[in-house]
Amino acid sequence: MTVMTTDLIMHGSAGTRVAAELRDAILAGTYPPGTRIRQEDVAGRHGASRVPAREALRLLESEGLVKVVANTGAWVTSLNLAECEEIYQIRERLEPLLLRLNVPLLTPEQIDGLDALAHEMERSDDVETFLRLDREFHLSCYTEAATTMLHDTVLRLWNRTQPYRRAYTTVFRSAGDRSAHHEHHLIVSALRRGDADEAERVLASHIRRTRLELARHPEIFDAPAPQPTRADAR
Amino acid sequence: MTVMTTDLIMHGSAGTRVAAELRDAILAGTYPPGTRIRQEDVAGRHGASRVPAREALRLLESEGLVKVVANTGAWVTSLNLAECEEIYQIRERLEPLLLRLNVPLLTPEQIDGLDALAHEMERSDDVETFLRLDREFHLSCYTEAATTMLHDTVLRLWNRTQPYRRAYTTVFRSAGDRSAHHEHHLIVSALRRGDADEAERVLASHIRRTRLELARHPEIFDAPAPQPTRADAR
DNA sequence: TGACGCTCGATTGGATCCATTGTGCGCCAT
DNA sequence: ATGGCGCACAATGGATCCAATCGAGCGTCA
Repeated sequence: MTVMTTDLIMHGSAGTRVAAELRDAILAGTYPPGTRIRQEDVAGRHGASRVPAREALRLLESEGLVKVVANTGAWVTSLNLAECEEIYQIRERLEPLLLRLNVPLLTPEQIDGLDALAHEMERSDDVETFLRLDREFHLSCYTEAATTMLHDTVLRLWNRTQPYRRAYTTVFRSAGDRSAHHEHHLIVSALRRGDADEAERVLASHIRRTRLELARHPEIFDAPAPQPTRADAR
Repeated sequence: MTVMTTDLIMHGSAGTRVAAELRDAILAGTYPPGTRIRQEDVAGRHGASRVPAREALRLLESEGLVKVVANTGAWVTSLNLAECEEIYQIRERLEPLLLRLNVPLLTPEQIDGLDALAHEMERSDDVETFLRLDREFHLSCYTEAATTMLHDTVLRLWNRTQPYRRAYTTVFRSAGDRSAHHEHHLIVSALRRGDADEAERVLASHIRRTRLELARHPEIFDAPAPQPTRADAR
């Protein structure tokens, strides 16, 4: 089946494309943590052979989204509470730095956009919308500085915790939300004033507070899928 | 040529093994930044076909050690001064955290080992020995805490700057060395007292000082290899 | 009846072959 | 002589085929 749909200019190998699509699917929640991923499925679903499929799995493994066991198979990575807290600790150190580097570069228009996102987030009651807006709010703060590696690192951290952010947001509603919304506005305010120190402080405690709240809900990490052995992945 | 030397128990796919060997070669300076890496060479040199070779290149790309251009080839990543400074800024935030997490877990014996390393480093006058000891000193501080992701992230950052640490150490001798040695002993001292705050502070300024010194030697980053196009890599 | 071992099936890993693409050299025209 | 065009070669990307390996289920024996 050598289809090779030329509906779009190929810019990068198929493995990269498959990895991107699979990444999106994992982040969207299509494959929850613990799900088995077979190479042939991936290949078939994305119109490629098993070679780029395997390449994609290896790439996602190096991003931490997938765990590949030799001669056995690939599974969507699960995190336990400790690992998730570790990620939040890393974010607590890195994102304030990234934000600081962006403070002098953000335009008033961009800050208005952030403000709008913060308000839209307050009005949203749908979980998926909230997740999307929250992610967009934070990552939009980081777009201006030419810090490729820092940006990529932070993005990977966000991606790894995505399923648990979803679970957390679903289970635990509206109690800490007010604090989060308040902090978002404090960040916008600090950005407006160009106060990098304050922006750093607020963002650090924002992330820290979320980590502490996560720690109070360990049930989120109780293995949802019974870590299937081999014959499954529907 | 299906050799498949069974001289060692295969624990993980060949792609992973090839990646590890190639990584070591790059870190050892065998392939300086800008060097073209052909899949067939890698395959031949490591007793595998081009499939695992390509897999290895993709893995190293995701670690930032190699840049793969679609349909064109792979090159060892070069850094400019700004990118190198970015890495040091990230390290300045992450390594103090990692050190802090290890402070309560390091045994007196391990700290003695660190002290020995620091002294050995002072006596060494060979560049390669210094590089090895310095790397070992710092990374040995991080072995106890069960923080996989943080540890991996830091390791990747060290790897990416390795060629430039080498160049820096070669070009710029013994002026900042005294400060570095002093700081190493201050770290050991803080570890002995279990003073996490002080250890963090010293390590942060240690990394920061190195970054500032790097910035005073931009000539290190003047493209050494003339970024060869396609036919080379000997 | 339960535990151990063996065989078979399903799935991954790797090698080879073919398609695709980018580069460089040479030729032709100005 | 020089600049632009085109063809040929070399290296990458992908598909298919074969080998290797793990797991599950069955059968046997204690």
